[in-house]
Amino acid sequence: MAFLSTQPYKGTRDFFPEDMRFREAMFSVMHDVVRRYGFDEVDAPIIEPIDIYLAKTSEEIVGQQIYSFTDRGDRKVAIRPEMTPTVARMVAARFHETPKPIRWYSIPNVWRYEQPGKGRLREHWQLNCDIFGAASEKLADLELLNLAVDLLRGYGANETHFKVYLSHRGILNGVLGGELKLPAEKWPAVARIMDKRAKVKPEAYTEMLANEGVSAAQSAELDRFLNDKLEYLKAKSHLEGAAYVLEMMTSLAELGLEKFIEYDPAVVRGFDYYTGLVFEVFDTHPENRRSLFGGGRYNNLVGAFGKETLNAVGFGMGDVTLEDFLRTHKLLADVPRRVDLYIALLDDTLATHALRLAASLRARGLRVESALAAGKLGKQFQEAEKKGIPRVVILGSDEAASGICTVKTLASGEQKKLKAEEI
RNA sequence: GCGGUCGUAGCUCAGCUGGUAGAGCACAGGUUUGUGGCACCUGGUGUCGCGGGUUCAAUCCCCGUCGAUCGCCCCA
Repeated sequence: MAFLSTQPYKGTRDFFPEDMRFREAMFSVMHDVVRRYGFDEVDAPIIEPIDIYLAKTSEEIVGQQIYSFTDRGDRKVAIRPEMTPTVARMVAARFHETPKPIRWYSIPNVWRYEQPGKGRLREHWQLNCDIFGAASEKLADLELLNLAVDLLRGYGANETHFKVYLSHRGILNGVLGGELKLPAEKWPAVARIMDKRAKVKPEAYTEMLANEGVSAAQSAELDRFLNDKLEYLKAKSHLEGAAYVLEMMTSLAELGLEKFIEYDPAVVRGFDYYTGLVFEVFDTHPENRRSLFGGGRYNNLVGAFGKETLNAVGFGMGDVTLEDFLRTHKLLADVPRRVDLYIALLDDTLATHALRLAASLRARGLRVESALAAGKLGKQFQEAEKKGIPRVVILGSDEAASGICTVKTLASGEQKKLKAEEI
């Protein structure tokens, strides 16, 4: 009979103790920083009716990347590919009783059926931060951007490690539809080509545009849009979002965030539900120049649940790309195991005595691992050493009789005679 | 989804154009019974990813498949 494989399912990870310690260290920074902004944590089931993704999540995710099935009650359900629709559902459910603005965060695992690669797996954990129902959308956007920056700063990152690029959904649409007068069905293809502009040769770029039926004049206008950046917006103040971006940049400068955040006309974001601000955070490291995370404003999602509408802005940050970022820049190292004491057992007759001692030490908050079999002292020192435990309590008949323990610090070899309550 | 590379002991790997496999580390026990890290001795190891094919004979060659990884597509 063939044995079962010990490998986890394709595109997923097992979290062994050292992995969990690293993950918990990563998450604990998230909890700390986000709570400093007054956010409350929420969670929800991993399965949702598939309907909540059909309307607003992007076509590709729903069509090809969603894990879905029909349950025994003939309901079409999906494993969540993202958290935002779920949070919107929860907000809609408590719409009236929750004071606005609502600041909620969560760290759910989300699933997408895609080809695993660097920075992308089928299951990952994603910090989601959202602000709902702010009277001033601009202030909410500012606060959320500030939070995004502070999160990475919480790991010790600075402006040399990452950059935030922002734009507004209306601007690109206005340029493609209004200025270039391109039919809407061409927009996605053109946006995709724009995204490649920095990666391919100029000739290849113009050729790709020409293939989509973009004329030389249109292409030149697109170049002005992409090159002139803020100057272009000043000249085209009638564009939806142009004034917004200009004001945002001024406010961000006043907050001292200008070295972290820039306007980038090419920021698109795939989700269909974005209605205003869109932004993306990039790693600046030449070997890891990828998008770390992103988000934006989605004002119509809560309304999809039939209650009143509520404006919203949020982002999602995945643990896989974050870990790559932190390791690339050496911002977070492996976390060592932490147990304070090892209680060596020399004689089986002292076993309950040792367990009692362990219990009293634990009651005082110490982390204690007790030997579960009597053995030679040397072996037990080795065992403590391998387990990364710094001190060993030696408990033999002498100590049991006198009530005084010998405590050895392994690194120095130093030994002390201590009463139990002095350990 | 498409292409490149890879898959040998628990881990890192070696295996010279095919003759049924090795090293280091790790692990367990011991070097005589209350003091470790060094050293020495001993010991398990492997369906050579999986399934076919060619051959007298396959870890090695061919095909398929699963997985990892890199690039592309897609996407964030």
